[in-house]
Amino acid sequence: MLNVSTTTVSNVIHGKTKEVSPANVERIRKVLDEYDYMPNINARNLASNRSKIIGMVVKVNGKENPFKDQFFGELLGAVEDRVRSRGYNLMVYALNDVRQVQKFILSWNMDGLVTCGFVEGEISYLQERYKKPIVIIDDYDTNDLERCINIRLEDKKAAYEMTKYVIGCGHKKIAFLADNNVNLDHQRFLGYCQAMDEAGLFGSEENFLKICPGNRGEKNNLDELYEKSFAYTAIICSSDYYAAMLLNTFQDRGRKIPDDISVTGFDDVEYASLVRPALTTVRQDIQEKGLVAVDMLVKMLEENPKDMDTLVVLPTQMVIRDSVKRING
Amino acid sequence: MLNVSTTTVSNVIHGKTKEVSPANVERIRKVLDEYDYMPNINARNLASNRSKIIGMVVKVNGKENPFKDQFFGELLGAVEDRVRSRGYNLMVYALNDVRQVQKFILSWNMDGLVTCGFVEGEISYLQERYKKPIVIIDDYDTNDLERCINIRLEDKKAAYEMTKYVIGCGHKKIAFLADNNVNLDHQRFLGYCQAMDEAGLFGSEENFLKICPGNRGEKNNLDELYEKSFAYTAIICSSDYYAAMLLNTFQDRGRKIPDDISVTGFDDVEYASLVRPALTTVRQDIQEKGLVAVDMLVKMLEENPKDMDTLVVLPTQMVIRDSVKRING
DNA sequence: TTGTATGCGTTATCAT
DNA sequence: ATGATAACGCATACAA
Repeated sequence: MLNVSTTTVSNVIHGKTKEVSPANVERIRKVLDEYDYMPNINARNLASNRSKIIGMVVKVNGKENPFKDQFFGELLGAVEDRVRSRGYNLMVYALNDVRQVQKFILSWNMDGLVTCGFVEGEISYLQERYKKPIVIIDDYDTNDLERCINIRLEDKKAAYEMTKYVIGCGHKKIAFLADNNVNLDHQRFLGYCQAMDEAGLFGSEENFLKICPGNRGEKNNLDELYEKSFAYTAIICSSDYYAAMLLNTFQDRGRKIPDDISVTGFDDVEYASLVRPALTTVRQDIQEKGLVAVDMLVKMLEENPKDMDTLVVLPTQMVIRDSVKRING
Repeated sequence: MLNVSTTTVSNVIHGKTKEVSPANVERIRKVLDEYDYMPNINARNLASNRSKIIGMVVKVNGKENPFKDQFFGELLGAVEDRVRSRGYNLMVYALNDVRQVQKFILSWNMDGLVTCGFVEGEISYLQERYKKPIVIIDDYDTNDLERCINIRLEDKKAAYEMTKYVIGCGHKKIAFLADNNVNLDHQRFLGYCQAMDEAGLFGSEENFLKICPGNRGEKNNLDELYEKSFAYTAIICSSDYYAAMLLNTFQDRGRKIPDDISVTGFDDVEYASLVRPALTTVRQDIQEKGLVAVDMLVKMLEENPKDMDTLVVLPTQMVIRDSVKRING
């Protein structure tokens, strides 16, 4: 082009200016600027055998859109932000079958992965073929897997504290509500049980209320839950979303909250403070979760430290608003 | 490997089996399966000069996380779904400056782009350098740009109908609320004005209430809006989010909704029916918006039809719930 | 300090 | 029906 070799140009592009004469650095930089040169990333990746792609793959059940949930939306936004500022690019997949995503990950030669919602068997399946770091968010069944980083919450402790708070408000007949009893919901249930047991109350499966939110025409079981609720003065919910559903269901059918029955949430997403009564709930820092996920991933990727911590447990925080009533018995 | 040329193998991979002897097709397929062959997409892209990447870039103001908003979350989910089922891959960027994203788009040689929140100047800037199709969601200032597809809503008509409905409920002193008065918010304001004018009321800027939601410690102006609200019996809001804020602000300060003042929303996101009173609002099909965006993009990409429609206006629908009171004057 | 040469994995053109 | 072979744009080991 202007009588220099590709090597020299390449060195300038990569800032290895010590290896190039100042005069040439100037000349080359100028032309680069003038022609607004853009490297072809595909070619670069091919030559250097990396990709600068980080994949974010979230499990989706059925045909749901996971990003409608503020939790996933906020998480994704945080991950995108940090991935970009660390010099990587974010590819997003929402799937219900890991096997489908495996071929993308391998074909694109992605540098790392952030997964959310997948469990042990699925992660190990990925790992068999994919030999790069994986961050697993909110799973309790994967432990000490090679090249894997777990990011969790103080789920059990948080549910324990919330239950204890509710007991402290004078409640004795307390139920726990979730849509299943595995993984992080199970941890929360355990926390609930512990607080109940310590108070000499009943922390058994008997008081586990299973909610079927009823997506896509599927029938929900809110009527049934409404009937069952008469046996309790408080319900600990495993998410703000379900707490809000209870709020409306109960109030529309005539039970006042918190006067007739108290309800607590989990997550402290935005609408937790927008519904009425505003939810007493457990706050988690979703933004932080996303940022830490990427930071850990990049650290393992670029520094590959031996004996790096592969488990992060983020703190939670009680947020007391108006959905729990202080009673006398 | 097994005594066939790359060409033959390539043909088998791409299903061009007519050009290969059945015997070889079998042999090659078997080995491909056995070794679980994955093509290197970077190499493929380099050779074929495309990328199978569709970029989604959303404008972000300040340091906000746009995907916390259910609107963007749901849109992203829909786009991801359709992009993948059409055989493409989705890269996501949330930025406040188009120039930053331009280099990614060009470097990756992306096949197409879905943009959201950007306006005329920014799009044209992109277009100068990027010679592939761009879908522009929710912008009113870009018209008939080369290789561009606009996707909008019946914003004006929807606001017109909502205002007309509120007037029909007996309201006369009606305000319009948004955080700015440009682009799609302006269209909605125009619809409001038209309905007001037709009813012989005042549809002027005087009744435009500007809300400052107060992100990141910034002070909001809810107190001021509360004071101003006494001049009205109804407020048409440009989003459910703001309507929900008013709901709480007003009720916490003592004005009952809808008894003391009526409020309407826009979008019908999920929490529009979770707040109390449930919002009377305008429904838009966000899912559909995302799907159509990708469909149009892929159509232009793969078929490149002459005289293709480059404007899609999606319908809206009134959703009447409990936040508007029927009054007598 | 600079240049040459080779390879990355795939597609595509052209012979055979 | 099959096989050489030349791109694609960049990085890098090595030579000069």
